[in-house]
Amino acid sequence: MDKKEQAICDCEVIHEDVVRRVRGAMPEGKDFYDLSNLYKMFADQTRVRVLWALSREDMCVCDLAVLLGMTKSAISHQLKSLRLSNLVKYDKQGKVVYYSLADSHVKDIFEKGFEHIREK
Amino acid sequence: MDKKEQAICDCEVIHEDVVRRVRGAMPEGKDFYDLSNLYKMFADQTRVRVLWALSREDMCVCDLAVLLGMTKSAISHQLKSLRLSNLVKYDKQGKVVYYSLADSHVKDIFEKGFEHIREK
DNA sequence: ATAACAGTTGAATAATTGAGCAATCATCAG
DNA sequence: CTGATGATTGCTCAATTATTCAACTGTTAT
Repeated sequence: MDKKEQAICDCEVIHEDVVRRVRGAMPEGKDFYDLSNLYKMFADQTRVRVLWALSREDMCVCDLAVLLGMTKSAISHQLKSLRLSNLVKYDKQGKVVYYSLADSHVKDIFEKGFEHIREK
Repeated sequence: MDKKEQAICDCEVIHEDVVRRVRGAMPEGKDFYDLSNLYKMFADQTRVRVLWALSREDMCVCDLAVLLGMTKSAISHQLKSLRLSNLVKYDKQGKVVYYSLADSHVKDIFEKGFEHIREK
């Protein structure tokens, strides 16, 4: 353990070997950035409801707004975030925009989440 | 589709049947609340790094602080959130508190997350 | 008892974020 | 073209949140 690390934190390194091993296996910063951004999309009740609804059926913005009892504006804002995260895709047909899940991982992630909350 | 729902949102219902089916299958509010709270724990770079580190080895607060280049205080605050969400458990041995993952689901959730971000 | 250290906590601050309003865009019907 | 409707966007407000600082607890060693 070098001096630099001790300077960063206000404590002595207790288990240098552990820190070294874990650091050696640590993914690069970008992975954690992407990962936390992915989970941010699931970290809001509105978005998680939208994603869940779309995991059942494709829906338009208006359907989602009625289903969740919110304004189209609020739903549209969240759909934009979900689009930018590549979690949903859309299909414009005339005036109506149909949204659907972009990725099969979304259902997997739901599954693991529900497993966790149901167990406790 | 009854009048109440149209009052809530500023739009006509376009696909009553879709809304009715999805609503019929929708989990109760508490599930979405719990689910989004679970994912909130993964939705921050510091917490996701902590969880990832603990998925490799049990570590004390000081080790984590050095590993992540942050103060013990910041780490401790985040560990408290993770404790309250039942994602980590701790084991105090003298002055040192060792943290470890409380739940095997955490690793599963990581796995799905990494699958997603690596594919795009 | 005192000092040193690991960790926790509460308050304060700064930054982020979600929702609604109002304005706007896009498409379709008359 | 004009009006109506679905959707998007920019803005503001309120609420939440991550970090830091300082004070504090608890444990160990002298």
